Amino acid sequence: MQVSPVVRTAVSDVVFASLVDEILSGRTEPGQAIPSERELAVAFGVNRHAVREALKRVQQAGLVAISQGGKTRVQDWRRYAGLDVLVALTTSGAVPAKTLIHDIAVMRASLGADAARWCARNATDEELAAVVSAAAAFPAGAVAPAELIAIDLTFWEAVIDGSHNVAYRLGLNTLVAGLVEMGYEHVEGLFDEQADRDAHVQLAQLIADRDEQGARALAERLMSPKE
Amino acid sequence: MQVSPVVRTAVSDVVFASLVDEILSGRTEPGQAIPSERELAVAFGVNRHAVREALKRVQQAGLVAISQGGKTRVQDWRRYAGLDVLVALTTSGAVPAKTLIHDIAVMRASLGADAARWCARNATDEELAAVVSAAAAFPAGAVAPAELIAIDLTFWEAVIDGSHNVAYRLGLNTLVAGLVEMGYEHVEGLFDEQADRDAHVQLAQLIADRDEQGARALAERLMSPKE
DNA sequence: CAGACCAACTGGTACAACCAGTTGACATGT
DNA sequence: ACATGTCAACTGGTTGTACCAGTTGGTCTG
Repeated sequence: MQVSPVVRTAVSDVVFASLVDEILSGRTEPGQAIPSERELAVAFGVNRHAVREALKRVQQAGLVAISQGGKTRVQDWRRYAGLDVLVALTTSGAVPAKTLIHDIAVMRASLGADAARWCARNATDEELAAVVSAAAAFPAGAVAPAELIAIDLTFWEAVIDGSHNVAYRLGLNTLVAGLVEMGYEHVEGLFDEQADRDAHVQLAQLIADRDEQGARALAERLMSPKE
Repeated sequence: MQVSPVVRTAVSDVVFASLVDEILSGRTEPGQAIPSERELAVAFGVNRHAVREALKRVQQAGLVAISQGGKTRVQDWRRYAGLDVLVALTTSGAVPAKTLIHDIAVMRASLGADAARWCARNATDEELAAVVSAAAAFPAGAVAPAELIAIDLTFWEAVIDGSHNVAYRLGLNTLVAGLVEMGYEHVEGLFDEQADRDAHVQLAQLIADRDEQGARALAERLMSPKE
């Protein structure tokens, strides 16, 4: 018997996803007003409180502007939305998945390379040891994609931790959360650098040797998406 | 008589800020459970729905894990929080403002330099023109800090738009929103590159000339925080 | 026709009730 | 003594209703 955990989805989450999709897909354009909470409640067939919870989160995401008494208007996500709506962009079809993956990969490369540089400068000896051992964890032969991604993530988390940069830390969290939600099937193949064990060991060594520029250069070469 | 618009703060926003602060300050540690919605409601002296709206947003920020029936537990923000909690980190005192500003500046430099490079490669002729004219808008002489920051922001938005990278676009939005919420007083002085009109004009020219590496190098030199 | 006014919206907050999972104590069986 | 089943007391999830508080646009009045 094959079983999997039941997925429980809160009503407000459904409403939230639906509203986000409505906006990012462009069906409701920036500046345009969305229906009132009461109208949305009857339209979705849920209580107004659920709609409110969802709307508050949409507002937090920077997709709408809510004003008491006035109408709730859609904002231009290109100007106001934060990095955390990256994921929703794919499912809504506003940006092609391939484009989005490429863009994320580019950003990851930029951050990762710079993080490697700062790691070489700032990391403590313990953190350097963690980077080296994380690099050693890369498999010599073939291995399941999901596992490889996990190993790769561990390595880069060690690098980011060593860089002592909070912004990089949080930025990586957002990107990772995005990729996870998109599913591995989109990610596979694009980061084929992951298979290169020797390069990672070499990179870890450069970092451990405090070679800032060398580490940065190799990291960039390693992470940049192939054309 | 000196008057200013009355600031109306929603109850749920206050609760939200309070909860975020409680967590980021470390007063409630990761893994620890927070009081139930009903308890929080009486503690804050507000309705339970307000607490729910706030909690949902805290969850969206990745700071807590909510489970029906079970308790709501605090998560380690270093591992799960997204880039959008950057701001809250200062006010909570979890990370010194100076450190945070430096980290943000480093990330901005990394993204900005790479965006300049991609802008030189991908931008259309119209977008290149926008970059050039935005650079020309830099003042020759002294000007109010707030205005200078606005001009600087316009310039970098033009560059980011030209890079055709959605992730960079959204990342910039998050960083800008963070800096705005922190207030200009923290930002002034750190980005003294802003005053350098000639460098910006030169950078715009490099981008317009499609000089990817040159644009990147200059942008990095321009944006990197001084030690 | 300008300005005061009012009714009909909008979102914001509250109280009360119930449904639906989780947990742990307790009784029961072996 | 220990594994098991049961149940009460939590937890969050959802709903309904009512009212407060701003905004808006029409209408009535001077």
